[in-house]
Amino acid sequence: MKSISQEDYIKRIYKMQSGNKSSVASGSLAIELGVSKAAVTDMTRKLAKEGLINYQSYKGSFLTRKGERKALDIIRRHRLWELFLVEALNLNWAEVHDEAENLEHYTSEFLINRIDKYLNFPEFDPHGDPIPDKNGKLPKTRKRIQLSKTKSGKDFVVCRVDDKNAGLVDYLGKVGIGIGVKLKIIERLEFDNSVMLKIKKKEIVLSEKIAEKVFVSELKDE
Amino acid sequence: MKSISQEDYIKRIYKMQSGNKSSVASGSLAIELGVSKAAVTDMTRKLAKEGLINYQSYKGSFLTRKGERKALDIIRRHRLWELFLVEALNLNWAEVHDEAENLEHYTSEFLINRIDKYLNFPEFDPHGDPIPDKNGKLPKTRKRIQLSKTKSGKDFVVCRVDDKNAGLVDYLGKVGIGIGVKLKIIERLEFDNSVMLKIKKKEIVLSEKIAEKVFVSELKDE
DNA sequence: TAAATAAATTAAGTATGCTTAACTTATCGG
DNA sequence: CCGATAAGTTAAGCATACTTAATTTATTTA
Ligand SMILES: [Mn+2]
Ligand SMILES: [Mn+2]
Ligand SMILES: [Mn+2]
Ligand SMILES: [Mn+2]
Repeated sequence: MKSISQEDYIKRIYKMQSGNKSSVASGSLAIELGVSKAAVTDMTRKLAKEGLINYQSYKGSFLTRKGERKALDIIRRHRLWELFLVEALNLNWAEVHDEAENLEHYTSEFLINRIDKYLNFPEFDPHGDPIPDKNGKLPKTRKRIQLSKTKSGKDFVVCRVDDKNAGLVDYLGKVGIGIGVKLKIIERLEFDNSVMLKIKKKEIVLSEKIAEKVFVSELKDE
Repeated sequence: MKSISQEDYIKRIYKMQSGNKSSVASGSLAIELGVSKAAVTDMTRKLAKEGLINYQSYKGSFLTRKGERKALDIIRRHRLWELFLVEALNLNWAEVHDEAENLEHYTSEFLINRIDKYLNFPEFDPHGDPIPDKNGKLPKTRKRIQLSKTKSGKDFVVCRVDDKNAGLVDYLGKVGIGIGVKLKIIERLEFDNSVMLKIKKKEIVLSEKIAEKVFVSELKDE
């Protein structure tokens, strides 16, 4: 008895609570999912009854162990599909998100493990997000910061790009930014908080708006 | 506003009416889909309202042009997925049917066309069934007969195997029967209607039950 | 701290896609 | 051609997942 809606609620709660450990308010969950608050009240009660979340009236929700495991499972499917579509069918990373959003709900354990194997058990999806393994374990990630918060003069490698906006991904591709790309920060401009950086001899400037969507980790000894 | 149920009804009606041109009775549709007759009455009314089928009380249903086009579209998705899973992920043809049964409903026009292109616009799926192209056109097929109805002494090529039973597919694989395999009929045994045939020097006997699941077309000049 | 406001829940209702049971229509055998 | 039986429809009801409007609870803020 699985339900797409339930899976989407669980996944959303996972994403909203990861980082800040607090519980997720019904109102914000409603906004994120694009449904009414009444719908959220209904569904959270059901999820609580199934032991997937803890929920108390007027106090919001947070995942139980079981719920978190389930969330990781759906995220695993999503990210493996994304990478598979990029690797096997050559879709570009802006195109895969929406497809994966549907496929994630209709993929058997068997099939997703075959995809995992085909990809040689990858640790990161095309956007740089970590892929849980078949036991729900996430790979270790190095510390990541937004490009907009880096210090001048240091070297970094791009390890994640926010996947919400297809246009953004296109633009970054054009200026040479993608997962694994190395770059050096030349300076941050006080004036508009934009960032000037160098990729393979080429200097480019990114606005704060864009720079905060790109996550990098510092290259220590190189 | 698409619905999996509607798609499954349409596909089923298509399959039931192809061959015999008559209309599909609600009762048999109910049995095939595993739902009650009342459910069929409900749904056929809806489908008729949407112009996908012609339906009259107590007279059964048949697809309109529009409905047929839609059926071919779903079948296209199904068969392309099957072939893709076999080609790209090396699943065997017994394993792909159930996966495709779900994926067919959640694949965008864009994605299925990419899969089509990846496979180089194939005409037949792993079971030998024809794949409609993006305009809903089916490839030409040569005349096919059941192995159980062949004449002794003639040469044939296997062009289709009924995909309903995974065990069957396994068995056929073991004795060397698959799409495109050439064989010669040695004789049909009156006693139990079984068929003795030769594949690459090896002689095997198939029971009538199995032989009627294997479709072949005659090899004329070779 | 009490009224104002924001947040959440309850209540009532909708659409889809099913179920079983009762009833109606069609068909077939004598 | 009529009655038995088979086939199909109608009626009532259930579960899921939503909606809007009214009401309740919680949090601000004056
Ligand atoms: Mn989804
Ligand atoms: Mn991603
Ligand atoms: Mn299906
Ligand atoms: Mn097939």
